[in-house]
Amino acid sequence: MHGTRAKRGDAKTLGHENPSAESIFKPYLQQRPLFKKDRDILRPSYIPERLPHRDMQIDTLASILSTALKGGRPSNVLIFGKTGTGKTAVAKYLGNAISKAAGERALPLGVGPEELARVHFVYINCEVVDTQYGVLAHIGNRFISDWDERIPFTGWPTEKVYDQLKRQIDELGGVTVIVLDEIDKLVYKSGDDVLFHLTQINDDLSRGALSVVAISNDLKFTEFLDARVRSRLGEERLVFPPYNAKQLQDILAQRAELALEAGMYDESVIALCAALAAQEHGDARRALDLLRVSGELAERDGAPRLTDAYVVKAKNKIELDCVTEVVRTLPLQSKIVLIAIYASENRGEGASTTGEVYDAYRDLCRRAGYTPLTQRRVTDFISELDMLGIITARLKSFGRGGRTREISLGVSSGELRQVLVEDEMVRDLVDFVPTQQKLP
DNA sequence: TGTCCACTGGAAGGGAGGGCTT
DNA sequence: AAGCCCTCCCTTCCAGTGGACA
Repeated sequence: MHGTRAKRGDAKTLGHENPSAESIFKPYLQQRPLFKKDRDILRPSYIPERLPHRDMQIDTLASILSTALKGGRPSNVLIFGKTGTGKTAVAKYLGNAISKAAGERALPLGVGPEELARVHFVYINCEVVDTQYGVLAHIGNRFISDWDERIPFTGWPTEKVYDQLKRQIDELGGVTVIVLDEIDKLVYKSGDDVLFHLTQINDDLSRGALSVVAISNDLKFTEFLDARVRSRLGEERLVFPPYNAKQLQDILAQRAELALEAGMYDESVIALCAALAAQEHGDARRALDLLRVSGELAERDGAPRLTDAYVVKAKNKIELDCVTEVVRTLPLQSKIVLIAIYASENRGEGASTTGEVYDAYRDLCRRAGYTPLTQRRVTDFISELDMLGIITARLKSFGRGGRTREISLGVSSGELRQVLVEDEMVRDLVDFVPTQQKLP
């Protein structure tokens, strides 16, 4: 591959002239492809025609939702399971299936008693849409094609959005199934008002009905729900256990067969991806990412086939990319807090306390001409950085010395520095050494 | 056993910005 | 234009906390 690329500047291209547009891509196009056309098959968001090792969960959920096809309201369902255990895939898979089944039955027959068998499916990821208003508006807008009639993303009183939603569900008739993925994020951020509304909406509907399928990877979030909401929402419960290495291997083998050219990858690659993902609580998402990224790395290298070595490279790349992306997208103030922690660590003083980090942060703000935020706000940034895994903040009591958090970097300071200097807003602060004495 | 320290983290509320209604 | 509602970001206030120390 590298040899081929070296030939780009041949006799036709004079000396240091850039190669022609065609010749830049030629070596890549001549390569024997590793991926078949649709490489998205290896993305966790792809829903295959068959979901291995989830038959029991599919059967259970299908039996609950099938009530909708008979014109009844299915029970609300609570689904629990760790990341990458197939919760979202199963919900979407059945959502597509039920919409299709309902469409096939209801459409040719038109209006009539069969109207009851209409099923409408809405999927919402509550990490993206995380406010009460947002969820209600999102559901309402799902059925409005005319842009002018859409519910604005802000501006209306929530009650009005709720009334509009009720009207729409009634006008549509049939059963509307709403999947609220990562529901715990919504509850922790905005409370359970929206669940209260959605689970009691059937009392106010005359023609339509609504069922909620709530998905969470946090078993404890129900403790934060009002007792009425908890009982209405948890009419049925379903748990998705983690996949073991063998099951992950089956999932990967199925996807590899669809996405990769036969004979272009070692069989051991599948086993290795599965084993690495199994170590992390059987996360299929992680396993698929590993396989896809190793394939992409091998392709970029022009390797004759995908081998275990690329899986190891992919593992490191994914870990690094994850940190890079998170740090890059941090808000400015959060980045300055992170630089304050980085600076303390670089001074070789080991872990620092909240007070020390705040002093360094204020110092950095003064230096850069930014107005520093209060310590209370900075405490929140520290918690967020800890949650993202960029730093480690352990609560520790020093007796009379008070109680505070001991803060240290959770990622390599070299890699962190690389990402931070990319941002011109904070570039000059990265190597700044804050004063060590306490500020007034 | 009570005191004290340096916070933590919840609650309440201000204000800016976006948008709708009258 | 004025009034209202919503979200987001932030400040202010303050009760609560764990453990060393007197």
